Amino acid sequence: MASIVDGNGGSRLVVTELGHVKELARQLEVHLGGSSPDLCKHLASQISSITERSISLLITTSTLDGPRKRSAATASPLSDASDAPFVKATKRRTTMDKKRHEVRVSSAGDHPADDGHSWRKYGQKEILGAKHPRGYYRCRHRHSQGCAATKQVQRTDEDRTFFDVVYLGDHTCVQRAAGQAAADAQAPEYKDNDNPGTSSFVQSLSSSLTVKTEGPAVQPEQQLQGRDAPAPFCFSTPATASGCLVPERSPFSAPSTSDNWAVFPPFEVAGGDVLFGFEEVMSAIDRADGDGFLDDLDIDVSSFFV
DNA sequence: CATATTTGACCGCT
DNA sequence: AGCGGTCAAATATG
Repeated sequence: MASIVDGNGGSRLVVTELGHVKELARQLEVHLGGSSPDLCKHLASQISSITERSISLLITTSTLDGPRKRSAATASPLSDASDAPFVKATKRRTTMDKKRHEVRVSSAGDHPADDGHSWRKYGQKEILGAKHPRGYYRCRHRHSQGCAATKQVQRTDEDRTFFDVVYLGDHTCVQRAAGQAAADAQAPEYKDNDNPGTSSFVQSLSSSLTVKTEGPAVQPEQQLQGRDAPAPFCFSTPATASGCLVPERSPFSAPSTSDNWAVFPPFEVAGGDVLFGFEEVMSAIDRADGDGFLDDLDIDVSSFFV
């Protein structure tokens, strides 16, 4: 019953677009150290334009439909089984006023890769009708800083290599987690707690991205064990994010099926302070849920990529 | 020994 | 009443 579900259509579209952005970023990363600065430039500008388009989308959808749009027409129950976009949903705040977003991530190991925050497991439960138990985690700074953020991790039924991760609530902690320290070194002035403020949206994007690649790129296990590891974050490509958009026709969508992954070290673009932090992105998108997304989110697109 | 995880009990919501 | 979420004692790990 508690159907997990959709935020508004605009958010979904944007999520999909962000997937493209991510993929482009992946490519950019691959070429970054390489020999073709022009290609990098090209990629960066594509990223920029998709981003811009996403924002237009948000503008459009948020003015056209109200908060209430169901995406029934676009998302068939069947289609989301294996081809789901990496983000399943943002949900309108429930009675409990915790923000919630659900993410599908992958890992070769037993848990999803580090998402940049430090969590402590406090429970595990068998869930009715699910093949795998759900693990409950809370922010490690709960006591020291009263941070109420929580997450739930559950292996998907269909594919053992995927996990559904549900983030509940915002981090109010000032965290000095791994990837952070690195980021701090380069951008000492921003503070990272995820102040839902929004123009800091971009700047606070700090955790690095890790996307699994077919090859023997990383041993997730290794990343997991060190909490001083650079906080890679792993999630699937929206390869066949059917439903909202038609990724196939995008020149940017990589030749990917959900098998196509790549690894991101902390990702930095020319300006020096642009990084993708998935959680922050989602958090911002979550704000799109319902009304006044734009009031809330004033991103200067040009600041994304210098 | 300190800290993290496991696991059954407990509790509140539907 | 049943389920999902949390607590906390027991246990594991370094």
